[in-house]
Amino acid sequence: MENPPPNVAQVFQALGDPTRRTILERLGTGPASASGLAAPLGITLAAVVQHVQVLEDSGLVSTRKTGRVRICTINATGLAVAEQWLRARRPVWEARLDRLGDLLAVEPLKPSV
Amino acid sequence: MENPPPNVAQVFQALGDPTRRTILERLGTGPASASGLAAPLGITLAAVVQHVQVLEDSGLVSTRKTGRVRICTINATGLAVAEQWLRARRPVWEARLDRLGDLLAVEPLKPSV
DNA sequence: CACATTGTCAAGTCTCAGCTTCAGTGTTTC
DNA sequence: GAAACACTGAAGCTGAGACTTGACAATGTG
Repeated sequence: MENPPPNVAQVFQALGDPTRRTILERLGTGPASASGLAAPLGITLAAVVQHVQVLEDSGLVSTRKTGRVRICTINATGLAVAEQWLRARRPVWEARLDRLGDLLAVEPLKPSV
Repeated sequence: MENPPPNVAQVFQALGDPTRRTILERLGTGPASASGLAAPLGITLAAVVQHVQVLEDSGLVSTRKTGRVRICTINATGLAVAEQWLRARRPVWEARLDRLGDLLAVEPLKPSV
């Protein structure tokens, strides 16, 4: 069972889907089986399993199989990857915005059209 | 000029695309025109403008048009939305993970089915 | 003014993600 | 052992999204 480190693309793409975010919210309250996740979602078990696969690949969920049931739990790895990416860029962005304010103050805006 | 607050779905979806992340990295070093962004990307100007539109809708970029040039700058709003979503969930996830360890040691898990 | 630059708009193509269906496979229960 | 259960895997459908093309508009520059 390999556990390759998730990349940012995977994590953000995984988080972009509303169904997957719903699954994550649900798992935030505790572990659940695949069929347990499927019930309130109104989609097929197969679809849920596909979502869970994406979430697992992006380090947002981990699963293990006990008997015939696949149990899904939250995994903070993907969350950490996303947070790190954002946190690394925030200072630069904010600095950039401060300087933008200066530029706008100096140079007069020309109303378009 | 409407400025509706970006939702999480938009932001994460926008960040999921590698080209858009490249654009953001570029804009982190300073404002740029649409064609200026297109040059190193190897895609059409039209494609870049479409990406910029997505980024603007998700509050990650703002643009203004001066003359015939559309100037794009970074916007921290979308970043803040994403960070807030992640930060709000981190404690729950980490608590969940801690308790998972305990549960595994003591009693069998009861996943909802 | 002629011309190039920069961007906008509206198709149209193409790939892929999300979903379903269905036919298995392994596991529990009676 | 039979039947219900929980999932797996593959195939196929469909719509969204990334990209192109080409025709147009607006703005600079010789």
